[in-house]
Amino acid sequence: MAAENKKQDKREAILNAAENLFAKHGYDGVTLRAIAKEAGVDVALANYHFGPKRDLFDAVLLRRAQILNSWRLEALEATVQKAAPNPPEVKDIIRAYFEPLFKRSQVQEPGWKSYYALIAYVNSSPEWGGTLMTQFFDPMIHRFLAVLKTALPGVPDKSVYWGYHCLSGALTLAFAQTGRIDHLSNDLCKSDDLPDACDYIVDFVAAGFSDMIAASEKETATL
Amino acid sequence: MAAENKKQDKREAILNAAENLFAKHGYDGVTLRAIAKEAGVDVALANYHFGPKRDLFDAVLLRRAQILNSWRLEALEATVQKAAPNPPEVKDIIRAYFEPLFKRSQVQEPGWKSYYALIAYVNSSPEWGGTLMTQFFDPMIHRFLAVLKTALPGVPDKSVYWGYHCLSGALTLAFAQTGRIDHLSNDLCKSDDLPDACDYIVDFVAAGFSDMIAASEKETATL
DNA sequence: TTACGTCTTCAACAATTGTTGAAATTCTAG
DNA sequence: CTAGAATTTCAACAATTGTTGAAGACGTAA
Repeated sequence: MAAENKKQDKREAILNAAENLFAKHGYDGVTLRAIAKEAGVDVALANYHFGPKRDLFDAVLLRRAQILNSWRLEALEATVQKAAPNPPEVKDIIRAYFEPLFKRSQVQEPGWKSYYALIAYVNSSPEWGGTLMTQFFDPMIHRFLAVLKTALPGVPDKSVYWGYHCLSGALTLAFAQTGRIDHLSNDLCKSDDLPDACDYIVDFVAAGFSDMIAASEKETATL
Repeated sequence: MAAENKKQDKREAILNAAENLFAKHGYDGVTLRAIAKEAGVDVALANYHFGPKRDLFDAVLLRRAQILNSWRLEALEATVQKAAPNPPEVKDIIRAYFEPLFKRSQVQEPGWKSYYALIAYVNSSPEWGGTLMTQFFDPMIHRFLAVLKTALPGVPDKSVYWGYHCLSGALTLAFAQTGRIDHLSNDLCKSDDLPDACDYIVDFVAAGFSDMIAASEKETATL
């Protein structure tokens, strides 16, 4: 019963409940009363701690964003340093971008899984995909793209950005954990086995980027 | 003023308004009153034509689903026949899957763009992604996967399914048209230029699948 | 104990939600 | 034109929404 977490006990419970429900049903699909009920708390308490509903949503997003960014930047810089002074291999860069999301022990908790599903919701939402993702993750992503470009000499920027778009789409759909791939593959693939998904997505995406080198070399040769 | 479309005039207007608003704000983010207002119609009329809100949502999805499936199956079978008796090239199969979505003249209408964004919403939604997509698009997709497997001899099914997951994720994010890639690339890439996006995504995805052949050959060689 | 600031609940608000039955309008066949 | 059916609007419903102010419970330090 050793509980040093008393003061912010219910505050965290609200964040957890909101994270879980927003991820499942989207912003408009969740009521403050549903969140309060799941958190075992009165409705008014959410407003006391976080202000209006929209601010609670932002608070949920923010809570794990910095942790995630630091994990990934850490893995990325380690990859850069290991290969220095040469640029890293494409696949190693992709791995640094994906593995912190799936291969740490913490990220198997349901809290992180809910958070990932929430990111999927935000990233594919026309309302917020353009702005909220930028707000929370852009510095980390720009660093990732910069490193990626060093490993793709001669490849046009436009190809790199659209490649990142594909990467982000594949990752987002995996985050969403809709169970669709399970149906399609007769349960050969499992939506909720994110580490397993990670391996396949890394290979697929790395091949997409690596092929750009061959394509740009062929382009140059014909000139 | 030649208008043979009078009878189902407002009915279609409701579908159009619902399509547009559901795509932008999701199912729970849209009220029947907002739909009615945009359609220039009384609230009760939606219920008269389509029943409860949820049935209207299904009606919107269904309207263009069959058209889309027939376009893509048509392109796919043409590709198969052109290459017969050999299996088609991987890239040609991918093209048959993507181009009907973007390269027809009709699909540049705002109605189709809204519909695509709606599909993106459904496909990445944990609530409906697993079931609704299956309901509307599965036969076409299974045919596509079958053809794809003929072009990927020796590649494990699991790799093919995860490859399709990546393809679907990239497509879904493009559908969503969030404007995120515009921000990231300093407007080098445009979310709403879907035909342009198509070209890049086809190349990227085709490379991901093609690399599976090399990988499986390497695997076999070491045994 | 007392007093005080923080946290939590209670009760209620105005506004909005999906839905419905009846009335009004429009269309269509005879 | 007329009767009847299909379409559309009107008005209203019970339920639920986010939010708020006052009251209560709790912890802490004097």
